[in-house]
Amino acid sequence: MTLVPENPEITGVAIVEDNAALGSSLKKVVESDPSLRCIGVWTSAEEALKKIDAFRPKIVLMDINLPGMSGIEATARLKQHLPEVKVVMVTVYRDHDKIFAALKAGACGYLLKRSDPSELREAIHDVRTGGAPMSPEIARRVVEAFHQPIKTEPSILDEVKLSKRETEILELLCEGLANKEIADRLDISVETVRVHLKHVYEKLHVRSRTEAAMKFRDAREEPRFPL
Amino acid sequence: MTLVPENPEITGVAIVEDNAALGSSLKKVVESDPSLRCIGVWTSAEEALKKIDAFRPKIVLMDINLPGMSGIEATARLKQHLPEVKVVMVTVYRDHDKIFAALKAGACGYLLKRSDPSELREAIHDVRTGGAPMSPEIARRVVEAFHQPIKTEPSILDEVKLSKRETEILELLCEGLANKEIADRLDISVETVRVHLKHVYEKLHVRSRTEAAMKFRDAREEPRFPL
DNA sequence: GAACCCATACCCCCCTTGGGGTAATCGACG
DNA sequence: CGTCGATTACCCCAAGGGGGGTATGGGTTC
Repeated sequence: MTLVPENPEITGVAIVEDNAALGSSLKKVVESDPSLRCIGVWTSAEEALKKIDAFRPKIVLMDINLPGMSGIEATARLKQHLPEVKVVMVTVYRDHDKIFAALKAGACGYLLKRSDPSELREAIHDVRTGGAPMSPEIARRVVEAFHQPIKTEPSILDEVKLSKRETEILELLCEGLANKEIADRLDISVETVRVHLKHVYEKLHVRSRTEAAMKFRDAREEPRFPL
Repeated sequence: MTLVPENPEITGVAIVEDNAALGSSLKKVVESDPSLRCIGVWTSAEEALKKIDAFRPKIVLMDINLPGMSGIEATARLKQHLPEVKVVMVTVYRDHDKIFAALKAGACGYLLKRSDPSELREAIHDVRTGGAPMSPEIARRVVEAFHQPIKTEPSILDEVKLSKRETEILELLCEGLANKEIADRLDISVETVRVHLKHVYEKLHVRSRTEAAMKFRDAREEPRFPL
C-alpha cells in the first residue's frame, strides 16, 4: 500500500481544520497545484496525530483553534515524533502569545486565515524551499520580539564589576553548593569562599546566598536570544 | 528647504552601502518605483548618522559590512535616535550571529544581496505596510530560534506533588527571603515555614534552600503544555 | 472509623552562614 | 615606588538554617 506519493516531485500535504468548509477550501487550493497532493483533511488534533504516521505528509497546515487538543499542542507532539514534518499554522489569531507558543512548539510558518489562495500556494512553496512563510504582520511581530528595549536598565551585572573568582563562586552557588563544597571544587579554603561571597553580597546588595544566586541567574538569563 | 517629500504617498528611502556599484544599483531599483524616492546613497555608517536627521528617510537600506562602524551598530544608534525609521539590512551574511545582532539592534527586515529587483521592491512595500521582509532562509532561521526542544523527561515538578503552601513558600524563597520573612509574609510561625521547607527538600531531593530555589525556578521556566 | 495528607507549632542539636575584623601575596597602574 | 584590587587565609560571634523528633486539628479517601 502506497499512501505516500512515490514521486519526489510531489509533496504530500495534510490539513488539520475542524471547519469543514474551510478545510475543503484549503484542500482545493492545495490540489490546484500539481506538485502538491492533499493526503488528508483531518478535523481534530487527535485524528491528525493518529493518522500522521501512516500518511506521512511533508507539510501540515494546522488550525490553532481545534476542538479538544489545541493545534499548538498538536504541533509540539507532532514535531516531537516527526521533526522533519513542516507545520504551518493557519489561523485567525494574531494574538501575541499564540504566535510565539506556536513557533516554540515547532511551527515553521504562521498564516492568517484571510490569506488568499495565491499567498497560500506561495507559502507552501516557501516551506519546501527552506523558508518560513508568515503573514506580514506576523513577521513584524516576530522580528519585534528580537528588538532590544531601548530604555533597558543595564542589568546589575553591567553596573557591578565582579571578579573572575567571584563569578566562578556565584556559578557554583547557583548549583546549590555549600561553602565547603565550593571550596573543595575550587581547591581553596572555606574562609576564602566566605570572603568572596561577602564581597559579592556587598556588590549585589543582597544579604543571603539564595538572593545572590537568584539575582545572578536573573541577570545572566537576560539575553534571551543569541547575539 | 524641503528635503523630505511632502507628498505622503511618496516614501523617502536612504541607502547605506560602501560599494558604489551596488549602491547605485540599489538606487535604480528604488527609483524605478514612482512611490519611492531615493534621498541619499551614503557610503558609511558615520555619514548616514550625520545626514539622517536632515534627510529623514522613512526607510533605510543598510549594508552590514561597512568600513568603520558596522551597519549593525549604525542601526542600533539610528533606532535609538529615530525609532520610527525602518531599517532593512541588505547583506551577503547569512551568519547566524549577524542576523540576530541586526534584529536586536532594531532592523525590521533582513535581505540577502542576491535578492533580485522585484524582491527588493516587494520588500520595501512590505515594510511600508507593516511587514518584516526577510529572505526565506533568514526567515527560517529566525523562526527556528524560537523552537524549543520538547522536554523528554518530565520536570521534577511533574513527578512531585507540592502542596499549595509549599509552592507558596518556594516562591518566596526564590525572592531570597529568610524563613522569618516568609513567616511574616504568610502570617504563620517560622517553625511552620521550617517544616514546609523540610518537606520540600525531601520532595525535591535537595539539602539547601538555594538548591531548592534553583531547582524550582528551572522547572518553572520549562515550556509547559498544553498551551 | 482508620489511614493519610496538609497545615499548623514547638523541641533539641549542631553545623552553616553572614558580618565584623586583620593580613599576606601578587600583578597592574600610575 | 607606592597604591590599589584581587586572591588567599584566618579569627570571633551571633544568628540562621538543616535534620531529627512530637503533636493537634481539619480534610479526604478507602
